Amino acid sequence: MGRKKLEIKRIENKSSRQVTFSKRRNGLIEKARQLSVLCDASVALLVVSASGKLYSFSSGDNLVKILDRYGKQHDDDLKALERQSNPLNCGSHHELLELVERLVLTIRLFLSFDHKGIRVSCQSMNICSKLEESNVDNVSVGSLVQLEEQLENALSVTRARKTELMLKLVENLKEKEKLLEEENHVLASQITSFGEPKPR
Amino acid sequence: MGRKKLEIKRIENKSSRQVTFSKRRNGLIEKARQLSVLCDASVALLVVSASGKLYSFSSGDNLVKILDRYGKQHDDDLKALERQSNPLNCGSHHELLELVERLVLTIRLFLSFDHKGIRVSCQSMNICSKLEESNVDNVSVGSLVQLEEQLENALSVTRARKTELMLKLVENLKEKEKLLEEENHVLASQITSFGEPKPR
DNA sequence: ATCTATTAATAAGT
DNA sequence: TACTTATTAATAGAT
Repeated sequence: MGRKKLEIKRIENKSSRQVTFSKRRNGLIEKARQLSVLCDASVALLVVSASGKLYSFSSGDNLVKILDRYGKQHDDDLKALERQSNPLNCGSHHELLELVERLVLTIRLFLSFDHKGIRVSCQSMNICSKLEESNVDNVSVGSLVQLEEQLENALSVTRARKTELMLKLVENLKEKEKLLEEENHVLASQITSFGEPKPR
Repeated sequence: MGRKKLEIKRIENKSSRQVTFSKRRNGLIEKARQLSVLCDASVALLVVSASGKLYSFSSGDNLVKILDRYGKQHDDDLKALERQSNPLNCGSHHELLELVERLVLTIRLFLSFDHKGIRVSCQSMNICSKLEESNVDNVSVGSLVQLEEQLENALSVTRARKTELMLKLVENLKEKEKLLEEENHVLASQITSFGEPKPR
């Protein structure tokens, strides 16, 4: 819809590409707005130019605050944290040593988790580059389908592993928390048996 | 651009609203595609109909990447806001207004995105059951491809959200642990200042 | 930015 | 939902 018909492929001339970008971006955002108004739809649009500038539109009508499972968990965790930071709960010297040991174990666990995280991405990348390197012309459709299946399998395995590791990590952290809480109770009763400590 | 000029306000007639939605939605997605190809831009578009169906387009096959870039822009804006709120170096009044506008858009987008996040999972399930129910022989390859793309988009959104939430949870738990550890150190020094406690 | 010839999108009808 | 067509809207290239 201009003086000439324009083929839909990357515009090589830089300045006309920029001009077209600016014009069509505005047009697109206006169209998005119209659709949301005319048809009562929610529309979110993000445009990032080649130079990295961001332009966006959002009909932003449905402003519903949602506490899903994780959100609620998050709130519970915050409350638990507040309870724990109460200075009345403390731990004994002996159990403090045990705590340190457990914390070291935890750090190791974190490290191994992170390490596995990295391994996971490496594996995906290997498969991806294998996909890119292969000369598509020389590869039968069958082997491409096979490759895709392998990729899919690898992805679901790694996704499942990632979720599994994260869930384990979370469970471990929660258990540790429970132990720490118990620790604190024991310590508190110990202190009580010596009377309330006063600063000198 | 039709037989009559159409005012941009909610179309009251239900069936013409649906027809218009379908036409304009397709048009919008096509325009988004063209912009991304012509101008080498990243474009992400989410449309949710009033009845809750999700349609989306994303260039460069990765909605999550675009959202990441959006997050970066958001960070930059926040930093700019901090700078701006320093009364010593105020930008121009005009610049400030633009920044405020962008921030409002950001907040709206996040809110609507969260809302859509939930809908998206419902939608994924809808698509899955649709896929299972449909007699494959009666479905064109094109619509299956479309279905697959929709599913992929929905999945990447929900996956990204899941990972994000889990990472937040883990971070939260780690922080809580750190605080507990500090608590224990404080307690240990308190006990030490009273000498080694002996069992009664 | 602004202008306009031209193409593209689409509202209403079928 | 799909096609047709009169009409409006978007925009390519020029200024």
